[in-house]
Amino acid sequence: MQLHKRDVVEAATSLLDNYGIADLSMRRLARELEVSPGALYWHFANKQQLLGAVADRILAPVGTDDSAAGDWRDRIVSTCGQLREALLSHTDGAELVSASFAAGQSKLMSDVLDRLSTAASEAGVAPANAELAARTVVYYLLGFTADEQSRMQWDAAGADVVRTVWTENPSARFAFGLRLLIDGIAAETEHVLEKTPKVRA
Amino acid sequence: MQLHKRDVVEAATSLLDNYGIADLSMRRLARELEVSPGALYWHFANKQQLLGAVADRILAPVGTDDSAAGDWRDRIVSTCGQLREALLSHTDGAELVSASFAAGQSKLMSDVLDRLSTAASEAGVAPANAELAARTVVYYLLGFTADEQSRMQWDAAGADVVRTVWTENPSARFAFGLRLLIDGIAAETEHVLEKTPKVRA
DNA sequence: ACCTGAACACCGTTCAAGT
DNA sequence: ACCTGAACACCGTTCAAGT
Repeated sequence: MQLHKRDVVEAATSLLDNYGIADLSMRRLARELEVSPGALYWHFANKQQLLGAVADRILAPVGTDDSAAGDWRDRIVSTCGQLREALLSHTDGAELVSASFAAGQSKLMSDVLDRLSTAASEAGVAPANAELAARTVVYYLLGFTADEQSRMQWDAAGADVVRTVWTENPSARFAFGLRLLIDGIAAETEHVLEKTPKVRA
Repeated sequence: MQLHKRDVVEAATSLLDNYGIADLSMRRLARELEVSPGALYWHFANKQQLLGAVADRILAPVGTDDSAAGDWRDRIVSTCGQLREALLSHTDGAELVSASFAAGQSKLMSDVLDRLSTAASEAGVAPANAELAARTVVYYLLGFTADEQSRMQWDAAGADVVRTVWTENPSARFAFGLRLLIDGIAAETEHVLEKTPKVRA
């Protein structure tokens, strides 16, 4: 039978889940699908593009529910929560999406960026800075989650030394950093509204 | 003559500067040094460790001058400025340091983290959260700079479409995101001091 | 249109054996 | 102690040729 793009992406995702990003190679994927390596290049221009498709598969659940409701703070929190959850649902998910985002290969990651930008605008951030505020949130989220996930995997593999103050309560820790950014965005708003620097404690 | 660790790191750095991270392979490095690939494994356990040494070479200029002076805001700004400058001074510097940091192979990156943590503590962030605040800054810095640098390189390679609002005035854009984080840290302080949420605009 | 076979030009790492 | 030679087990990508 014919090989379809979506079969390839599905096989790639299960390779990722079962063996991790290091073992997600074009050759191994071809072997799994019982085709020759060259066959994949009929459907995808290169590996980056294929990984981008896997990234978008991982990100599919993001932004499907309530993330359009509430004020700008609620929307940032819920979008980020969904995004983090999606990344944590696949082995090396954060690393893969991070790489695809950096390479400009993930359409859905751009969508997330747009929604965060809108939220930042609504918070009162100047239009020229809204996307940057959104990116700041995304850089944090990807860095934090990739870190968290690699520690989890080390941990599951039985390495000690890793289980410090660091590995416990990752959701609360994640929320703390996100709060920092949200407070920063709110402060930026005040600059604009009050035309004066925020009062120091 | 004998091969020394520091010769290897130096050759690796010049390979990086001239050809980029994709061409920084153990085999190519060995060829450049006119030794067999196996020789490198006498001096370094693996490629990751060697890249960590290159990362620390890149980071050597960070924190050598005035970055211990001033209040906590000044110290964060100057440490981050020096760090970003060091990364931009080498082809793919941000990507390489980012990878080494994630792999826990850069001693100097840990030092930077410590200094940012101290600054955050001084700002009034609770001890348990100070390192996290520092990490948030580092995740932002690495994400932003890697992005900036890859655009610069695309741009220098003659790609258009890249030169949008995005590529202009990167230092001002960097400062904006950093300000967001600093304001967020300051707001966190207020929570602690006033024991009440920050007033909304 | 879609895929195979085979090649090209590489990788990181190990290790017996040499000096 | 330090390095070579050679091997092991892989990579991503291309492309003439087949169906």
